Amino acid sequence: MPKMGQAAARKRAFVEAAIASIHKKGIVALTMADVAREAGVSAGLIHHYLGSKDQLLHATMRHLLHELQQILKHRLSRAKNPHKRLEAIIESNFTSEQMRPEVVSAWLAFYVQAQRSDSLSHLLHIYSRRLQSNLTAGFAAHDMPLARARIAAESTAALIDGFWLKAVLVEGVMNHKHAVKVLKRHVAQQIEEASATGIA
Amino acid sequence: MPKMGQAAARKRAFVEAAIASIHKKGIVALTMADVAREAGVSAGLIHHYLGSKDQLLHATMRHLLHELQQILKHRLSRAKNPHKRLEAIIESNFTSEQMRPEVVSAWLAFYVQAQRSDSLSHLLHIYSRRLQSNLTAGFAAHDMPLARARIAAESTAALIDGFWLKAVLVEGVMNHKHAVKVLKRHVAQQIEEASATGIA
Amino acid sequence: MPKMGQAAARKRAFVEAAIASIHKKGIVALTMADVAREAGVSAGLIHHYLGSKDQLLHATMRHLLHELQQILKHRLSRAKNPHKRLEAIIESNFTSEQMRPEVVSAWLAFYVQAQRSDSLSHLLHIYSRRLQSNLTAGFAAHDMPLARARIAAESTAALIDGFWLKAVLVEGVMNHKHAVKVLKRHVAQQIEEASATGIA
Amino acid sequence: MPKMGQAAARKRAFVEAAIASIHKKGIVALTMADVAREAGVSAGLIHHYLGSKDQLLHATMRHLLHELQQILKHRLSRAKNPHKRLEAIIESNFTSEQMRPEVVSAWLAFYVQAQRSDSLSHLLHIYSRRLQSNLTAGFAAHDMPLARARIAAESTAALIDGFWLKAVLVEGVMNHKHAVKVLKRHVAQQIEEASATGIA
DNA sequence: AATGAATGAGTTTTCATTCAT
DNA sequence: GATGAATGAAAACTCATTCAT
Repeated sequence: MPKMGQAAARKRAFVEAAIASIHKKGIVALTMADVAREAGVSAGLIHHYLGSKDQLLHATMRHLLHELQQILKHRLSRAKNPHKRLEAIIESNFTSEQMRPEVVSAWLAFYVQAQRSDSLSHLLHIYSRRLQSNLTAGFAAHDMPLARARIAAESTAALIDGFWLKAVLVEGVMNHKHAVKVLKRHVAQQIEEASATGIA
Repeated sequence: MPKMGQAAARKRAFVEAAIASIHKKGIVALTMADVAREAGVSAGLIHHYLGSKDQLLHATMRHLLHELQQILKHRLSRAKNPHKRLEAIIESNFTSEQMRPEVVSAWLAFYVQAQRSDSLSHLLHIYSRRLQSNLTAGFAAHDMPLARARIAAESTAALIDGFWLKAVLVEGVMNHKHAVKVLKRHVAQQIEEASATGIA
Repeated sequence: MPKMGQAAARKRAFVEAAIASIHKKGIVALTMADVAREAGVSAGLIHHYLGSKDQLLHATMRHLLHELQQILKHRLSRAKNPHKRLEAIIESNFTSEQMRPEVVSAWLAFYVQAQRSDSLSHLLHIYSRRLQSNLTAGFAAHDMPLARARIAAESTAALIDGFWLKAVLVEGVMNHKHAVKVLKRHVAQQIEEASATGIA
Repeated sequence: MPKMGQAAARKRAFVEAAIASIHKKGIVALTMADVAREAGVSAGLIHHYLGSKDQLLHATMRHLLHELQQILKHRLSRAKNPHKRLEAIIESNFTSEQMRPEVVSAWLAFYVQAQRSDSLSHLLHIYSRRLQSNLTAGFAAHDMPLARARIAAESTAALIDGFWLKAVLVEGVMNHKHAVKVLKRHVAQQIEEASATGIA
């Protein structure tokens, strides 16, 4: 148990060093030596714990997804009503943790890697579907027809990704709070318009 | 001119080989030998024309942006009214050329590279600002207050990127026509709502 | 064609460098850098031509077997009668080329490697069976019953290997000519005794 | 003594683990971790008892030689007459212990290592000379002239090695009993022929 | 005594780049 | 202009060995 804990803590530290290194050098130029330096250990040690560069990167990507899921889970559990749940989903994607430049860089790297790894792309699919169904459920709970809820969910998901991508590319320019505000307005707009259409 | 034309044609061919190779192997694993094989020439020749791997990648990224700008310019010039101009902007981003898997992969690689290259990130900024101002102008022409037009432009740009990113990650799932339809509806919604609010 | 010849000559040179290096450092400690130094080229070049250390060693082992087979073939083609053929087989195994210390060391390395490689052990089996059948045929041609010829062949083959192994281990002590002499006597003895027994 | 006994037992266990590991992975690829795993201990412990990989291998080789010498000594002490002594020498080399695949692999590794280690090659020389003189004495006791006895001893030793080598290379094919039978016949043949020649 | 964490030197391998032809 | 041979620097990875616990 203490050993196990030790090993897990080490892996975690290496994963965080990987995230920091990806931000500093980019995945393309990233070397194990970079990560080792960042973690303050010898390069061999990372191999000892993670096996290979590939496995380190996989662990890193899984870590990103896991963190996001934890935040989402936590915020959803505290949301009192459907509308709050929709807002919780939005906020989870723009947490200060999620918007840390290192994390943002790592996610982009994740997307690049996912294109070459079935297991990563699979994880991404699962996450994507879950987000879509969470959003759809949130909209559907507002007396919105399912088809309409699906489209609203789809555009909301796309907006989340779009704002996030802008944050990646135009670092510093994007204001998380602004993004969240626009997104919440979009959600409200979808709901209002649906109910308006419904009445008419 | 004939020599120049020859050289330009060569460079162009190498850039296209680079795009294809990025799709096949990913930027992370991409080698000059891959590109050379794809182009059917020796690796040395690419150096002869492009100078270095870095320069080849830069040329490739500039090519992507240039192509998109050409399409946009062409479609905008044919759009008869402000609304058509907004639709032209949307359509330009989901051309069958833009949605070619190779091109999509290359754009993602572009984004990754841009984070490490001032010149690339500068190009991206310029393009982003131009897109934003084009969209804003389109909305403003619909009797929308400037502030409102800016927000509509911003969310529209984010939706474009968001749908595009989904296309990258969930290859095959995203239907270009569907994306275009949802985007056009979004644009219409923004305009309608603005006029409704304006009256009230 | 000239390219092909060049490449073949290079490979050949690297194989010979490998043989020399095995003698100098032993297979256990052998590095690609050793072989490269011996060949007077960079380590990368050997990879360029041979692909990997493993493939270099395989090529080396195949070379050894091929050389021996060539010598054997040549000498057998010149042997006028069954007895000469038996002697040719013996002599082929103790050629000055075969007894070069480098070659001897490489053969021992071959034996060690063969235990871990199906393809090498397969080559060795084939060679071993061919030797056995050649010897058996040689003895059978002396009016020896087949069963007897087989045993004579077997002990002759074992003697060849035994003398060769002594040469490996007690380098310098073994005199090739002496080995050949004893072996020829052994062959003669087998034939005589068989005919004696046959008469009795 | 009890501590000494403990330490000795440990070393012995590690030597046996080394023999087993050499068979499983080959000397070329053998690592201390392999041996440690085989012995069910940590790699550090082997260093603690043996000092280094080199010393472990040396101890292993000495062990092989020692075992063979013990068997030989034991069997010779039970042999009642010169002829039985010759047979005892032969049998000692084809004991079921000596023919265990692990032991056979280890001997071949021994031969390879001996080429690079003066102390190992020295041990081998001593053993080889002792075998030769034992065999010579055995033949000489049959009223054979010394020169003749030496040649008979030499060929007998070579046959032993040759059959053993076949066992190494064509694992499973060689039948120990058959080898012993052929060897005994060879010995008998040498003696008979010498006496026949002597009389004539 | 025993472990396993940690290192650093060394090994294979890869690749952008150069250069003679 | 075009090739591909050749290099050298740097990468991932391995492993014997050390050492704190």
